[in-house]
Amino acid sequence: MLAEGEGHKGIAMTALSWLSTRQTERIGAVGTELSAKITIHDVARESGVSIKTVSRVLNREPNVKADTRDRVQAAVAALNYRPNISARSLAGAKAYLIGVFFDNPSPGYVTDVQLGAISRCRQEGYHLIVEPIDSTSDVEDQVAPMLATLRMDGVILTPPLSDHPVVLDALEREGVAYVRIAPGDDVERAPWVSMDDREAAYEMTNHLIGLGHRDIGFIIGHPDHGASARRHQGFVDAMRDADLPVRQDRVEQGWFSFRSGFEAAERLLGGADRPTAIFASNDDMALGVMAVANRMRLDVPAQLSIAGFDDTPGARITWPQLTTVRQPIAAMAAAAADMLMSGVQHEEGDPPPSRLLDFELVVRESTGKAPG
Amino acid sequence: MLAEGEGHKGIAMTALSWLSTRQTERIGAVGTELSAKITIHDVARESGVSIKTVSRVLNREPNVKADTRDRVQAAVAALNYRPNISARSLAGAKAYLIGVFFDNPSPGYVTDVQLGAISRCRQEGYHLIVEPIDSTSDVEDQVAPMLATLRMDGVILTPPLSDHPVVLDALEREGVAYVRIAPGDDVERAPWVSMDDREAAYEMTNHLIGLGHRDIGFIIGHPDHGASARRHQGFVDAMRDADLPVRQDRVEQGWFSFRSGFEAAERLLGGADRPTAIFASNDDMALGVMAVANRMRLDVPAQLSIAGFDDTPGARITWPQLTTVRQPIAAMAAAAADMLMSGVQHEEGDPPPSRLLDFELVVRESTGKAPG
DNA sequence: ATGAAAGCGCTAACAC
DNA sequence: GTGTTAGCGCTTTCAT
Repeated sequence: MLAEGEGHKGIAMTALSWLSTRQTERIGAVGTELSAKITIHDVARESGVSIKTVSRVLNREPNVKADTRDRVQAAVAALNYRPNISARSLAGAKAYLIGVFFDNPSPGYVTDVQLGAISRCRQEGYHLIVEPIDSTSDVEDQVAPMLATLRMDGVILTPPLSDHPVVLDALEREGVAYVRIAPGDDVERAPWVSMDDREAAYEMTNHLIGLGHRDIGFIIGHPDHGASARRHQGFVDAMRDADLPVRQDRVEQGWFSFRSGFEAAERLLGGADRPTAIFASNDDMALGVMAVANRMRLDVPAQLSIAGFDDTPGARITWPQLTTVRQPIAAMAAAAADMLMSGVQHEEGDPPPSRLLDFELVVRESTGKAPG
Repeated sequence: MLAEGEGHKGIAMTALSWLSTRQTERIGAVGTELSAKITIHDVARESGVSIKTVSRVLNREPNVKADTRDRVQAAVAALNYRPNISARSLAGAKAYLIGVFFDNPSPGYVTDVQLGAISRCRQEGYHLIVEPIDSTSDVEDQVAPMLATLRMDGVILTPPLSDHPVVLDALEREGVAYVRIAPGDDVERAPWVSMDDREAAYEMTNHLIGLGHRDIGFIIGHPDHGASARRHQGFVDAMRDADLPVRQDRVEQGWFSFRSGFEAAERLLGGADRPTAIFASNDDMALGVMAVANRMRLDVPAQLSIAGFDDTPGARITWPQLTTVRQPIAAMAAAAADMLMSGVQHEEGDPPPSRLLDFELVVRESTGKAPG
């Protein structure tokens, strides 16, 4: 309310007084800067032990008398001491930093991953470094220097980075552990966390078939995402198992974007002969289908059933709300963080550590009985 | 494709072989681990100068002969040297870490902020620590320890954290610089970056009035966000300036969520007497209005014009696409990062450094001439 | 314009 | 069980 009242209206402006933090600290008279940062030595003195013992308590190492531990912990609390993360990582093996790399997937996906990862990291004292990677410019230049400077304990890779050879190579060359979320078919290369995309797509297709649909359109996801092929396979398998034909003119290639879903739907629904249901490989594309249906004044789901995949926030942001597959994004990220913090590494020859998490079919209003 | 083929189908599983990174390094025989991490000493030796001179070159300090600098830079390139960030921050004043705090705003907003901040940080060698803050549990416990351990160079606060007193207090107590994005009315307290929400709402309302609308509904945003009151004010001002009445039954309180917009629209459009346009304080709520209109079979924009605010990805994910205000989210975050990296601090008594960025009206298909 | 030496705050190795 | 001593890889004095 005041910003405009101050007369800034419509004019970009910059204030004048800039003073570096350092200077402020040196001047020392500003504010209530009474917090001369306390170190492990202060705690040691306060509790009458050596700094090594304090370190032991901090790191939950064995061989500390309960009594001593209590005294140290009391001192930590009294002094409100927090170990300096830079000092810890410089001296020790752990950096207490987990990286999250992403390349422009949907915003909802990204934040879900961050939320899931943080939920585990926080309690262990780890923090999250996020690094958007731009696949269209030099990936090596973005990744390699960062890995060298930060020396993170591990990195969580989201699709399509989970399968990006340059990223994986750089990680391995720098010796940084990583876990891939929903990678493609190279499951032998390194640890991963995923869900059963094929099975989920299979079940969703069966849901449609169970509603009486026999002519179902399908929109494939971005070819760089490993999940795309698996979802497509699930659709095909379900159709085959139900002895339904998979017509090639009912399958369109999309790019996981709203626009690509929109355009695919225009092709699918353009003629007089059209499918009674469309299953899009993600929600964004499903919303594109929904937009086309709206524009064509098709009643969803009476005339056309629409199903998505992911259960992003957008799935509830339409009317009717989208039937979709709930992907455990946050849980996958949390599992990945767990693996990294526990120091997972896979030995050559052995299958890499991995987790396959459960999905859930979310049936809402966009799917219904086949017409006629 | 392989995940299922491997027989993991539907069963959550964890692989067996776990081996810590450390151990792998000690064993040393695994992989092509030839990168014994190179330090500033290696560069010094390679270029025949002292480590201090290398440091000078790295930090672009003056008083280095061009010739010497070139030699050092050549050595850096040859050895592919990257300074260790922990060592730098332990020894020096800078941590090369900028924090981004957020509390569950829309995912699109969060990622835009991150992208904007990174765009500036990366070229200066800074990295982003993201910390989701949960306002519903103890904020002090989440913020204070983190600030003490990480000692970031600065923190970017997004709404509603921009106005959260506990967060601001903790930041100041720990002596960590911060810049608030779109804060409320306490513009005097600390540096901020914002846009002219009032003016933007004013212009959007005028756009509607210019289309012949005289009976316009308005949905207020979340009361904890400073921008909400400013947007409301812009609407009221524009109506007043056009000598149009602001009927209290045309103004609804929302919470920036799709659902709250949906419910507000149900109230606004429920009776026979309804407005010809609805201006929602953000896109999510505008999409809620759109959903109600769709459900009521109202033609948008022929029978009802709908306007949003923010220009989130969702604005293009409907049909018709949403008329909205483009908020320079990434640019605001970039500006905030700039202020932090240049070491901005404001002196008591002076107005805090601030930036007011430009917005843009984005007229799409959801607004049109008033009926009749 | 350049260098030597002294830490920053921790963990690690090895005493005791 | 606990303490001592070295560093980790840099930046920062302060010489020269």
